[in-house]
Amino acid sequence: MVTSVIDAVVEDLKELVLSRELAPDSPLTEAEVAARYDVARATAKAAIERLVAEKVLVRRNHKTARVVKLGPGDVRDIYNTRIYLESEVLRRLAGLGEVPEDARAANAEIAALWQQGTWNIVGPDMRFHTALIDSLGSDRTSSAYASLAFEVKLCMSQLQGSQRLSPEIIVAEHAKILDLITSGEADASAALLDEHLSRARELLAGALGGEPGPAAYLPSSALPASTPA
Amino acid sequence: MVTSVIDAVVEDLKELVLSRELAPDSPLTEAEVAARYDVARATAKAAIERLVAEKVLVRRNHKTARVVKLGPGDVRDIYNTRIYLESEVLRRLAGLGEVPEDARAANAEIAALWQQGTWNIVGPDMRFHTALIDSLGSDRTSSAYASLAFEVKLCMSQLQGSQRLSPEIIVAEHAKILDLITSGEADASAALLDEHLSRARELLAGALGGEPGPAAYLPSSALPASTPA
DNA sequence: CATGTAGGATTGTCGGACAAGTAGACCAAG
DNA sequence: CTTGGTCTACTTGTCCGACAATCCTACATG
Repeated sequence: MVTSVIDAVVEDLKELVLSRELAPDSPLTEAEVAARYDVARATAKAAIERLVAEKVLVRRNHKTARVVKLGPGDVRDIYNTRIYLESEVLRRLAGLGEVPEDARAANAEIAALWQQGTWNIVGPDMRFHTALIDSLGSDRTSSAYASLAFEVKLCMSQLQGSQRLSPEIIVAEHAKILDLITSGEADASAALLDEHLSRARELLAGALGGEPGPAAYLPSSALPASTPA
Repeated sequence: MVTSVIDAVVEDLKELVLSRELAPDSPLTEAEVAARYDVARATAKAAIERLVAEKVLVRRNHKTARVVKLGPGDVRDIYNTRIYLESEVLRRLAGLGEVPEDARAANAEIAALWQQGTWNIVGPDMRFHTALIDSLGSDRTSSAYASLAFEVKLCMSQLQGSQRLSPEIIVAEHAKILDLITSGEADASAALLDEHLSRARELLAGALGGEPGPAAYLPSSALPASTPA
């Protein structure tokens, strides 16, 4: 993969955002990026525009780009979208009764890390879910999920200090989901996934300042404004 | 919405692609775009890059961009992804028992056009489906669907002459889907949608040179290569 | 205190320039 | 005549410098 200069800058800036060296909501001017990497402003501009397209940065007309800052509403939206996509994929996989080897491997990896006492299992956890999606073999479904995946990582990175779910529970639920798929129980697997992700969603959203709330599956805007006058 | 020069160029090029004034697979150089709209090459470059990101054009390193040409495989992938997303959304809507007014309106519009003898109902048809998605109120779900929507329009545009489904049938199925949602029958509505879109998928894929095939819900690559050694 | 305005900072777009890479034409050898 | 390698034209990737349009802030003014 021969990466152009712009690609390299984009990749590095993504890293900086994920590692929080660039704090959420901090400004990032074109000149700044150009200076940091010693590239032309046009190049920096292109990099910033790509990051805006990928929702790593946000920017309005003529305004300086800022590192995206996810609020409780964003987290809920991201996780709900995950739920919609993954639920249906699980149903389809259950119809086939097959489960990708990669998913099992990723879950085993989580278990191994847990036994070592590690709590940071973001990588293997995402691999588990991504493996399920990818096993359908639909490029567009995978890429839709991929764009969500980065935002999920962002969520995680933006609340390092907070409490997390125990890997123990996660591993068990993942295993149960795989079982339900292989035994063809579409509805049950989708329901369990929903529960699995909803719990994570509320934990994350709560940690970002939102009310725990009664497990709202739909954001309030879901109901067509029912208070006209 | 104050559109920048780049935005304007992007929009116009999209139109040209949809209207087939730019044929599928035809090359489009930066200099060409710059000359056509009398803008700097850097501007043309940015426009092309955005169209590549939106999958309107395709390009490899150092190669001239070309208008995307969708094959049967692409069409199936696009429609399968639609099915995955919309199925789950329908289930959720059925859980609420509510149907957006916009969807009813769009379907009525199709019916009206049909009574006028018109066969081109692409616009209202897409509105129907988009209204359902949007009624969930999830920005990310909507935007995932939106990026698919353009490709769907592209499919349609790339096979003008071919036969189409009768609007009469489409209206009836849409209506039935709405009924199933309001009566809370999640599985039934999802199943009908699946049938609805699968039929369109095979019609389109077939018209683009693919075998009709036994309604393959998954591309062959779905099954993890099971012939190791 | 409200309001308007001048200034600086930043982005949007332009024009030209050059190196690097690709693809196809052309020529040479078997 | 086919095969193979080289060369050239075209296109893209990146840079530099420049200017107008726009936005934000701070300050001056009534």
